Amino acid sequence: MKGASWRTVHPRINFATEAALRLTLLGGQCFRWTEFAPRVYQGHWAECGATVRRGNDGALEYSPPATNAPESRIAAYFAAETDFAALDDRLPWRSDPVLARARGFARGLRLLRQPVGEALLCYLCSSTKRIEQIRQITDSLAKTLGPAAFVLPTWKTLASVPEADLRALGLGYRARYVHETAIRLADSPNWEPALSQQSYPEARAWLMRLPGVGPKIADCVCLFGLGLYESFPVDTWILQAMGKHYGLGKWHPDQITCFARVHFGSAAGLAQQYLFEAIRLGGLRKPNSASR
DNA sequence: GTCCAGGCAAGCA
DNA sequence: TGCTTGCATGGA
Repeated sequence: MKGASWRTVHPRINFATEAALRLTLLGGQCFRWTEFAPRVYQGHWAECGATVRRGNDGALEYSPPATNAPESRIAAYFAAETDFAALDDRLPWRSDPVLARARGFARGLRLLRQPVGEALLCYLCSSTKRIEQIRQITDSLAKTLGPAAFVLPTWKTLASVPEADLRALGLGYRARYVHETAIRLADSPNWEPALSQQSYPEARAWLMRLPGVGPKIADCVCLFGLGLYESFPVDTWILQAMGKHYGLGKWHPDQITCFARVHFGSAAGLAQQYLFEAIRLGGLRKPNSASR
């Protein structure tokens, strides 16, 4: 990207470190970004595509020639309206040494505001898959069935595609969930705006009535698609973290959800991302217990 | 060959 | 209600 011109996206979208931007885009809250060149990231959402990097002052910058989204759309996707420092301040890291360590590891990470339908589709494809494999599956959905390069197919399109064709794209048993959910959503074209008006419990319950959507996927859609920051998705990594570091080894996921709601409070989703990235990448190991 | 991955739903006691 | 199992596929 030598010689390319770069512009600041929005004064509030700032990353303290390169690692914070990398964790945000490649860490597993979304599956549609790649490191296109060293420290330059290319990603797609809705009909938008953007090439971004972290500027010298930490501000998020985009390359206009390599971006087909208006600045306002990029800003919205990076949740410019959300004050993550204030969210972080609400978390109990001052009295919780595990959270403090996770926060130190993932500090400065932001929660993206993904299109709700895309978050739902991507997480429907996610069960018992590695992050890289989810990226591959969503890529092939866009390439094969999308209306344009890098654009994911609409639910209407997905409803018209035979389940067997979805299986052929590598979705496996998830093909039935995508197919049946697509048929349900294609029937109610206004589900997205309606859902964004709902409270967290209402939205979560509505999502869980869709085929293949359980508590974990519903919570991911609430957190990453609807910006409902009290949502705390409990996946295998979080179960591991809570078992190893909070002494909740035999707890059921629903019980972990209740614990998180009380312990982490209204910004639980941000704590979840700190813990998720830290346990996954080894950031919760105590400094003197790491093998070196 | 074996194990496991950002789960969910159905079957069973 | 709570526990176990099957589900597809690819990578380590």
